[in-house]
Amino acid sequence: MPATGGRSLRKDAAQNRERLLAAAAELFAERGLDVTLNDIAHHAGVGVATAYRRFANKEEVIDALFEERLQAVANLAKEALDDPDPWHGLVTFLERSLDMQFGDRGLNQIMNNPHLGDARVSDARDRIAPLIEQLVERAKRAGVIRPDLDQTDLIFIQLGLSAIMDSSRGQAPEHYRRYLTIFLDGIRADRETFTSLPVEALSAHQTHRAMTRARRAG
Amino acid sequence: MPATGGRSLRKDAAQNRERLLAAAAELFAERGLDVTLNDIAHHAGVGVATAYRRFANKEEVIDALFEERLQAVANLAKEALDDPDPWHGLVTFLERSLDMQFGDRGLNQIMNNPHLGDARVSDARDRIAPLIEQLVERAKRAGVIRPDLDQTDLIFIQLGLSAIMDSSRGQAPEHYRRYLTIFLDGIRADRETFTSLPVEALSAHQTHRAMTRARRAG
DNA sequence: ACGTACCGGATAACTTCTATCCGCTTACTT
DNA sequence: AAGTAAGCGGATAGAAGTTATCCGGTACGT
Repeated sequence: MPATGGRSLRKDAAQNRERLLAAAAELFAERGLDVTLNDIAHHAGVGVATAYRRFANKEEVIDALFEERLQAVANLAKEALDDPDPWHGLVTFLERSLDMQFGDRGLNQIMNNPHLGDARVSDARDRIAPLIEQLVERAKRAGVIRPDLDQTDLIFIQLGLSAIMDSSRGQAPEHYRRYLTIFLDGIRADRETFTSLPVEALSAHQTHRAMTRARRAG
Repeated sequence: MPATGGRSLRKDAAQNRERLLAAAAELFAERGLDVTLNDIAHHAGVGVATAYRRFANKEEVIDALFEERLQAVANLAKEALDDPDPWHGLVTFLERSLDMQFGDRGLNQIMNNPHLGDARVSDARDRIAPLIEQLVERAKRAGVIRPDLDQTDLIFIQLGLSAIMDSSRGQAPEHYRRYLTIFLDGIRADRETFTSLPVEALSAHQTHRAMTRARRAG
């Protein structure tokens, strides 16, 4: 039985738990979520059994680590909504949330693949979507972005930028910003003619399905 | 020893070879390149040993299948260069090459990950890059795209769109076209103000390195 | 009709990841 | 200071997936 909630741990045990979480954070950020609990244990300098004694499986570690991270993303969205300038708010949110994802390969993966992580993480993720919706709607009403943009589009754009980010991370960390900028120029309303979007946006439900089955076979 | 070149096969053997290639094409297109040679054999309705008798390993199958596919992409680029309108040429190339990639998950992967496939496939891929460079340069000289766009940018854009494509394939095949359109609006020159791109483009060499190590850990 | 080129698919040999067992050590209590 | 429960390490069993070969049998081709 893992020490999920319950009673307090012995001093050394508590310290090892912290070490494990720190090691997991590092490894997830560097290598992504598909590291092993055994990897984490070694990186933490503790035995494998210790890892399994504290966490039933990798999901539990992910859960412990990423709930707050996702909450941080949600807070970014909230702050962006407080920005009096709808365009600036939207841009700032995208820049900051992608910045967070850039530094953390694991966060990147968990943002883009809803069947990773546990219920609490999943809930945190679901709290973000409506905020993004509001950001987009507000910008549309203010007439600063193209009217045919849908809220679901942002999610796919993030996915695409994540892929780019992941590929160029080793070469030039900030490189993905070029494409964020190009994309933003593509949705800004200050031009004479838009090319009309050739297909309909996906519904929220379809989007969810798309993101769920994404990356199933890489 | 695999029957790479050499002498002619017996009738049934030759037929099985064709069956294997057809099965591989189907599976690669549907499921991507990480199917097993055993999978391919079963899908072709032949024994596993037959597959290994005809092809030393999966690479050889990929090689046999994708060289011509990549040549087809190269031909698209050539046709696009023949288009008298530089903008229309560029757009048409992107639309068509992404269309090809859409129908074929394996092609998608091989376009975006240069360490897949063998020398000949790699050569074919290297033939495409200069053509894209020409397309971009020509459009820039004609003043139809933003001047700060680099040829290497196209490759990353394709990568991003591929990721999007892959996620929404099951829900709405043509959905990625939204983002292609938005991106194209982002690089079109017919507007008053561009947001200047915040970072430099990658060199050809850096780009190659980025694409080579892409997808190493999912 | 005969030899040999070819076939099927069970299975050995790996690799990778998950999770547990068990003998030994350390922290806490009285 | 000693007893005891909590904790530790890491070898290793077990599950899953992939690669590649062996060998008894089949059927092509002359």
